[in-house]
Amino acid sequence: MYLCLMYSSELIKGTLKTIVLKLLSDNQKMYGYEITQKVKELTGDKIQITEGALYPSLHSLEAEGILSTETVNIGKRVRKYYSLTKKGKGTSHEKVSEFADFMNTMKFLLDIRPQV
Amino acid sequence: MYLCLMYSSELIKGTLKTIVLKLLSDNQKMYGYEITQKVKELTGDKIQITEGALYPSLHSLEAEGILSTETVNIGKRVRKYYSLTKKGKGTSHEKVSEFADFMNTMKFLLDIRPQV
DNA sequence: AAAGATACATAAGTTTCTTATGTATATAAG
DNA sequence: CTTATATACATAAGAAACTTATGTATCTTT
Repeated sequence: MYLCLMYSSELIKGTLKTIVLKLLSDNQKMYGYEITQKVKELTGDKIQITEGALYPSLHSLEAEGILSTETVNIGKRVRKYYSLTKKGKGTSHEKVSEFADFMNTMKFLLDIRPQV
Repeated sequence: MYLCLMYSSELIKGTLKTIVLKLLSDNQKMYGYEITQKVKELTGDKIQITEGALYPSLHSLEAEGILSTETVNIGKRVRKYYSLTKKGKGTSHEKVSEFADFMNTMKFLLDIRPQV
């Protein structure tokens, strides 16, 4: 069986928002750094979300009205919690369902072996 | 159960080369247009590879030594067949295996429901 | 005191795709 | 017969999403 340390970056492209929305639908509220660590932990380091990818993505989801934010002071440091809006909960389910459907299609496509 | 007509374009990003390499590992040789039609057919129009994406991708795979080409004249028209080189056969298996591994990881990641 | 972890942010550059355009032949429809 | 659609290639401009690099600042461990 095949095992790799980390996936090639093209593979992960397009899945970032789905992952973030799913985590937020399971955890009510999370902050950016927490999301990066959670994904690293849950995937055994196979998927590592970089901050340069995550923060702009969170900002755009907020601008779309999918996420709302709450800023909390931790000592002298600021922590920005994100949570799904009502609209965001719908978007989250749609994205996860779409990805599940996509995985079925890809599984079918990559399993076929006609001529050879 | 969720069903969609076509996947959002971000989702498909990064999977094009994997799909092409898998088709070529099952069919020995195919030409560009044939690949677009085959994918459309096999996925019930859910994945539609555009020629603007496919041809540059085929060219770069050829430049990397993963594909080799053979030009055939069909009447007055030209058809360019692509097939996997020896190196390409290895790459094809790797890409498909990597994607299968990635799907397992994503399935796990998107199924988790702890706190809620 | 320094190194590493926590925590945010942005900007330049790259890759990969979409959309548009171009060329040309073959076939089906009106 | 001529127009639309399908076949078959190709490239180029622009958009989107990421990587890599950089910046700021605090907290904790060594």
